[in-house]
Amino acid sequence: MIELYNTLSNQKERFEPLQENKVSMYVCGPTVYNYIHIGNARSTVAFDTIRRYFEYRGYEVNYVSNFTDVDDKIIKAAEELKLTAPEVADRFIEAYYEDTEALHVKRATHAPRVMDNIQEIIQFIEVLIEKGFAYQTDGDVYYRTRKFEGYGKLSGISVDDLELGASNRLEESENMKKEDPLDFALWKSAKGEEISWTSPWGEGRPGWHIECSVMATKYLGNTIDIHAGGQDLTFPHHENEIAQSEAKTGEPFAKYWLHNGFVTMNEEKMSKSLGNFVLVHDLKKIHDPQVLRFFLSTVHYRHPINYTDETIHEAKSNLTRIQTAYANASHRIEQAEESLEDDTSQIQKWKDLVQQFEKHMDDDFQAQNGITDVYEMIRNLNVYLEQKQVSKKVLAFAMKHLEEVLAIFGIQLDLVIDTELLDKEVEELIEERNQSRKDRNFARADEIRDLLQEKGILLEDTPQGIRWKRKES
RNA sequence: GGCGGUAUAGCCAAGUGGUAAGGCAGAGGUCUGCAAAACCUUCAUCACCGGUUCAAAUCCGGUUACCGCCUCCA
Repeated sequence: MIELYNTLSNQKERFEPLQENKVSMYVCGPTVYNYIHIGNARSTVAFDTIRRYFEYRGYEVNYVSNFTDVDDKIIKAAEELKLTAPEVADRFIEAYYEDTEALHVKRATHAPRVMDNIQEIIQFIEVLIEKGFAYQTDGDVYYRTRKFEGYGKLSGISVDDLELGASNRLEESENMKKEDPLDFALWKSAKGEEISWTSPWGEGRPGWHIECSVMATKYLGNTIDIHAGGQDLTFPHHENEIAQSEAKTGEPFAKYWLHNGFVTMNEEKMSKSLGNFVLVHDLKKIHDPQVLRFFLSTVHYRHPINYTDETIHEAKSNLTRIQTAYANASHRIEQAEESLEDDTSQIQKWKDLVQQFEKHMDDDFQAQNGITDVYEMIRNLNVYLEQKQVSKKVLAFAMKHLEEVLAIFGIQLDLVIDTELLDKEVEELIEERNQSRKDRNFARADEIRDLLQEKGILLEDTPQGIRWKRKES
């Protein structure tokens, strides 16, 4: 049984899908006007992990994540880059996939773009106008916020509080001819040469909030299981999505709302507007993307995570520890006995550890506890490997479960096994070094080790033989 | 001002009534020709004040500090 924290109720709830063994999930995707930063990556990674865990648990996940490719910032970027808006979008969607694939994020089942859904958006807005939830003035269409009774139920903000906060925006809104400062744009009339589409209200383009309502309901139906995104989207974006969708369909929009915490840098929120962001595009040149992914898994998805040299270094050390244990096991399994007497108790130990892991992950995806369970698995494995005799059966069982569990966090363990590394020349050198060591000619042995290191191969002598790995660049 | 979140060792982070998991870093040790890896040992009384209780990091009251949202933002 999986429990998850629902922003809508502000408490942990038991997960009960609309359809048995199926999960429909909508995650707000990026506005594609730049490379993604580590904060964007966190959101993507957090919900990818949750998706993978559902799949690990046997659910079939219909995962939809959009690209916002119509937006002021894209238009602005297009001017600066001397490209058209669609060209900017194409470019950064491609970059998005490059970055997220480096982080082993699975592609969404559907990744719709706003530009491909303009007609659906127009139809959606027409229904809202018919129902009295929207009105047009001078080619703009606004949502009548006060008309929707449940407004504020997600963020816990009351309309009256909003009014106070909005008072300083009153002047601006009067110019925009809104009925009420709280109303938000569904359709914006075209100004000048920016990209636009023909609508019943004249040339224009959709507002930001409407697209997610349209694409979520289009691909997943009127009610979806899980809607997710960053904490900063709770208000107004998700609040507005609820208002739009529920006004149109008369049905609940999403059963569970999940929001991830921020990545901070020097304890401060990292964002494009603050300019203190670190791009994945640049970061992956410095750090192994697997380390970045692992780092993002070390803190609960709802809590803030602080990016510092030290925390990255910790993630790296820990991941290396896991990878080394796995590599040692895989190296050792070839010469292992088929089975041994204590196999049953060893395997039982692994079953217990896996069960404990699942218990932690079932509890609102507490990855930080799940990873602690992984450390226990690793120590267990290392202790087992100290034995003179090991069993193929136990090692295979252990490796299989390690692979499965780490895959949930987007960590692919078999990447560390690099058999291609050994060509004939290298093998001969290793053989010569072995002989030198036997002859106690350590000078030559060390010389060969240095030589191989220059070729990018690290040799390590273990009681069970030699282990090699690629030297880090 | 309104809403929400956090405060546990140098760092990351568990733990919701019974005398503080785990990891990184540090110290000592075992193994080893050396190196690496691994294993073992070691390292905190839980922001502050007051209360409840046989017993509190955990419950109640208060204080302080930090962060986020309320405007585009993962």
